[in-house]
Amino acid sequence: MKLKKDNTPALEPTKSELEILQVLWKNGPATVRVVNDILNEQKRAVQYTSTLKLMQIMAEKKMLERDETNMKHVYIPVMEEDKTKGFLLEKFVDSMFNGSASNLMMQLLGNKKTSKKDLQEIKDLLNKLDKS
Amino acid sequence: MKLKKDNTPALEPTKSELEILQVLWKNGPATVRVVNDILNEQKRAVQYTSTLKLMQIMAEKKMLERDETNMKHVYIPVMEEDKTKGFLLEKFVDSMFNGSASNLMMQLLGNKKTSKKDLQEIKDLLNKLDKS
DNA sequence: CTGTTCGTACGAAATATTTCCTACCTTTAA
DNA sequence: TTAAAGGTAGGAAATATTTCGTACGAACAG
Repeated sequence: MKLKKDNTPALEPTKSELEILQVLWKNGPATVRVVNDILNEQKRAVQYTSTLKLMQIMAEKKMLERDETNMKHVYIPVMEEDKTKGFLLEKFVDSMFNGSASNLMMQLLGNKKTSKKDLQEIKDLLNKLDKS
Repeated sequence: MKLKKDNTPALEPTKSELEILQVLWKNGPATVRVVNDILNEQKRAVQYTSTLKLMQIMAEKKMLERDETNMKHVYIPVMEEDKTKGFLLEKFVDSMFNGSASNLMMQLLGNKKTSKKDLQEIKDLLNKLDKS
């Protein structure tokens, strides 16, 4: 991914970059060591230097900010969770469901993995939206 | 992407492969020429042989089936639209929204691009589901 | 026939992404 | 004070994906 001309962070993380962002969004700013440990626990085997390299690249791209005060650099997510997820969701809906959220919903409804609890929560959300 | 040992089609199309699948799902079996023309109209500039190559690869991977009866080969999608979209949606929800459809919905609700019409359609869908 | 158009096959290059080796520095425990 | 553990930097290799040039055969118009 090329660097952008302006100073805004790129908004299209790759798969691996997204994994790292998720860790940082969930746990807050962290060192490479912490992120790498979590990835290995929760995702897949990966060498420390691989994670390091990726996070360095992400810092170059302005996806992450780096605090070099201490030897153990601390990486901070620059891309906002909501904004990024919203953007990626929009892209996903556009490419997969012709831009229609209700088409996506129909797919969810036909998906056994979507639990009744999920559906109830969704109804509640929509009702709440009505009242406000 | 490696070939799978069994005879089932791979279920994880790349970005470009997905574009081609979308065209075939929408328009039905088609020649490379037709697919390429549609891509160029609706998506982006791409050479004929690029599309050809990709569709050949997809046929190798069993994502597409090829009718070679005529010189102009006709490609037929093997991967089913609903199944594939459902699978990709599930993966997306897992990686982005912790597997929770209602989390995804909340993101949609906060997204200005999701129109009121969409939301109304979603409510209608859910109501219909209740009654049945 | 003959050239032009349109088709497939296939290799290779270009690009994007991911992974890890090696070098070298700092900290820490003995 | 020294060895081991744990950091960062950077280059290079490995993989995955995408793109296209070239070769060559079939169809078709003239």
